[in-house]
Amino acid sequence: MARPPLDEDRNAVARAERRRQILDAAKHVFAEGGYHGASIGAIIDRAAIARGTFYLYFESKEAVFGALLDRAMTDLRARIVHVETDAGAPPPEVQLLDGIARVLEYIVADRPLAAVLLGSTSTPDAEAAARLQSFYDEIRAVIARSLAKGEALGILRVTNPERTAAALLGLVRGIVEYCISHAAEVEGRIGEVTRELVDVALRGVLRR
Amino acid sequence: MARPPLDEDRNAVARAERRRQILDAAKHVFAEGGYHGASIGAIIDRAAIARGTFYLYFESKEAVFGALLDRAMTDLRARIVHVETDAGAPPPEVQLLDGIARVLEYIVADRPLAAVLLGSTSTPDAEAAARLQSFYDEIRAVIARSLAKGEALGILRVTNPERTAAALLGLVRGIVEYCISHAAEVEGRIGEVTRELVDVALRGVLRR
Amino acid sequence: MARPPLDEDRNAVARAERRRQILDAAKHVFAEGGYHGASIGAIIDRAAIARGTFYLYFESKEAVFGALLDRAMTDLRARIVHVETDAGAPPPEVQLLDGIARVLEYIVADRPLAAVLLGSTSTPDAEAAARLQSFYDEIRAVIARSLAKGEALGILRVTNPERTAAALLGLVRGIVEYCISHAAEVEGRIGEVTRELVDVALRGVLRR
Amino acid sequence: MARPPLDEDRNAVARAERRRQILDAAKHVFAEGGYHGASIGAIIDRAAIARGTFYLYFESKEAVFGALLDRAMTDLRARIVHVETDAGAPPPEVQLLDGIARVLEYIVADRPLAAVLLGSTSTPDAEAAARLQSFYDEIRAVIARSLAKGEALGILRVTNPERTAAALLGLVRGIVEYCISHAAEVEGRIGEVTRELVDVALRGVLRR
DNA sequence: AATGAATGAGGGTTCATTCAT
DNA sequence: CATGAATGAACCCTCATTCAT
Repeated sequence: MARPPLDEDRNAVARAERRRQILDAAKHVFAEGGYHGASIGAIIDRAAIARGTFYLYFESKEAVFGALLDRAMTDLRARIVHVETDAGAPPPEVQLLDGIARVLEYIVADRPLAAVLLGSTSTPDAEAAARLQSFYDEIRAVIARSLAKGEALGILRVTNPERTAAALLGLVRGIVEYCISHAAEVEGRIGEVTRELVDVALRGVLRR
Repeated sequence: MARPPLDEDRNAVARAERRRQILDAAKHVFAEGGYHGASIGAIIDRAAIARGTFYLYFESKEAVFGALLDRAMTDLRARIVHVETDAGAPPPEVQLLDGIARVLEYIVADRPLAAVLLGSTSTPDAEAAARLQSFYDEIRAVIARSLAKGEALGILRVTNPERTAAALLGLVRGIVEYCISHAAEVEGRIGEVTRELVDVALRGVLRR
Repeated sequence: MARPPLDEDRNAVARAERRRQILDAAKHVFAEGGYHGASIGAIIDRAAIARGTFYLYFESKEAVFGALLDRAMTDLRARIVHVETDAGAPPPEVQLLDGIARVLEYIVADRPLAAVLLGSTSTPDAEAAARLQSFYDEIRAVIARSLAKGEALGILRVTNPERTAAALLGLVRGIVEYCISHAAEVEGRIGEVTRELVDVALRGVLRR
Repeated sequence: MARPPLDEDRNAVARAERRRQILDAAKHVFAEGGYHGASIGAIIDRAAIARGTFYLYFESKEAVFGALLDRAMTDLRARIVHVETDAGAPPPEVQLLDGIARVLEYIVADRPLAAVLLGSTSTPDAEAAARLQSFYDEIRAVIARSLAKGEALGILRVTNPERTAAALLGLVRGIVEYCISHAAEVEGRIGEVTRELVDVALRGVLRR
């Protein structure tokens, strides 16, 4: 059923490639200075394209920003772990460690992306802000559900899942910020850092 | 020893009052949109003053922003608790609860301020960004020192104080964000929320 | 006929003194930066008076500038020499030397004033510009008349008096500029410089 | 070897043309009002371009002013005559007459330019002021060297070359000012005016 | 008479967006 | 499709002038 590659295909591929190139440039530019601090000029310089070309791929500044967030959120979502408690599944704690390590690795490997995700609280693009907001809400909900499940199974203490989830999400963000600003020290020791952080989350800092 | 109020006094008072009025307007404007998104025009509109008047009180946009951060940091610093472990002092856990509750109360009561403090990671004003950065560093250091002390006293588990401090600071920020976006539900229950959060930090979510 | 000094007198004296003080400050400020480059702020700083006080003495920025020019022009006019050719008068050349030396001394002694007089070609104050223009016209006319008289007496060559006057006025301005920018070297040797310049004007640079 | 005009060529030509158009507009605007009195608004109005367009061609107000001065100085420099005293060269006096006539013609033909050159002694743009200053210094130096050479050859009287050069430069400026403000009368008689002025410079006004 | 806080028009500059080539 | 010159609204800031005290 193979059909010869059409011009259209090649065009589509080239187009997608170009789009990615612009998105990457935009990521770096948004990373320093945030939404308002970024300028189309800086983006096209980095992407080495003409001013007009930018607008062939994105409707506006808001649009690139939105697309950037969407891409990052999609990538991250794919890495978020849903702990399985079925018989035969690995022990929950192991799953958690693996899952969080994967998220941390992804985000720490892409500092500009992390900067965008952590620093984009203030966007004039109401829609993008809402999307980011709802992304975090989503993560929080995942955590809250896991907490509730663990509670039901008698593994976890009884807490207010919503608030505890907020606290734990903040905890992860705190670690991400730390990893990003101490990249050198953390390099290659994400596993260890993850274990520490999961330990704090699970057992707290108090000595038993 | 009462002396009649002098013109100078009244002037100084009026000046300070005016300054506060501008700072408050600026706080709201910076809160939505961040540094770059804020405009002097928006600030003076909110403060109901003329363009030039603004510059009688602040040298520049950077200057208001800096002053805003400074005020907030001073207020917050005054509320940050240094846990005392002297004999006769209240139990550390109580001190901690009180201290954190005081911080939360202050910041949750002032949503715009919280927005500025939480969202100004990326500011073009290098100096202000540095100041905010070092403010967080300072808090992190306070936490790290407390952790180390607790460790030495055998109260706390052995962890990497720096990283754990980063995690705990993030945890607090997570709660602050939650409180701000769920202000209604949290209203008047800061104490309870604080207890939960301290519980998570001290004992983790795992059931013993 | 002496009468006791009245308050009004003292006031009038004080007022005049104050006015002079402002004019002096303005002179320095206008000297660097010209009319547009000068600011009321700079003037009142230099005069150590309040903003409003300035407007008690001068209607506007244009007004100080005009008053400044007027004062300078009056002073200069008083020094401009009209060569006398009556019998019994000193030889014309001596009169010329003395007169020009007096003008040079006055103006070189007051660099800021010279800067204002030489550099104020562009003023938005049409009236002031016209006044300065007509001041130079006046001087040119004095020179032209002297040339014509000298011609008639057979002392001077036959030239177009108007144009030659323009050239000689320029020549003097050239020397003034030189003296001002080489103040140190010229210090106390104005007489010598004057002689040179008069020599050039009278005899040219060509060797006989 | 003719090749079809490329887009690039046309672009470059169009760009240069546009630049010239802005420079000309700027010349007129700077001519009245000087550096400070000129506004970008006035320049773009005169050039009939949009605000932003201006900044595509010049970095700043300072930059246009500098470019304007540079262009004028280059043009003028090309017209400044260096009197040759080699055997076979035309008599020095003839060379001088020709050279000065060329300079006068150029500058009298462009009143706004003359206004800028004569009136920009006090510019806040330190660099532009310095450039203009050093331009005049350069001319003065040329004159001074010529005077020294003439002295050495026994053609000219012994004078202080520096000061005499300053006087002669002023003399020329005086004539330029005269020509500009009496354009009608001088029209087409630059040669005659030049002869007069050279006569005054060489022989003075005194009858032999 | 003297003050200085307040005003707002206007200055220089940037930048998201459009459109003819 | 790609380009980059052109646009003009909007930004931050200055400064001559006014006026209540």
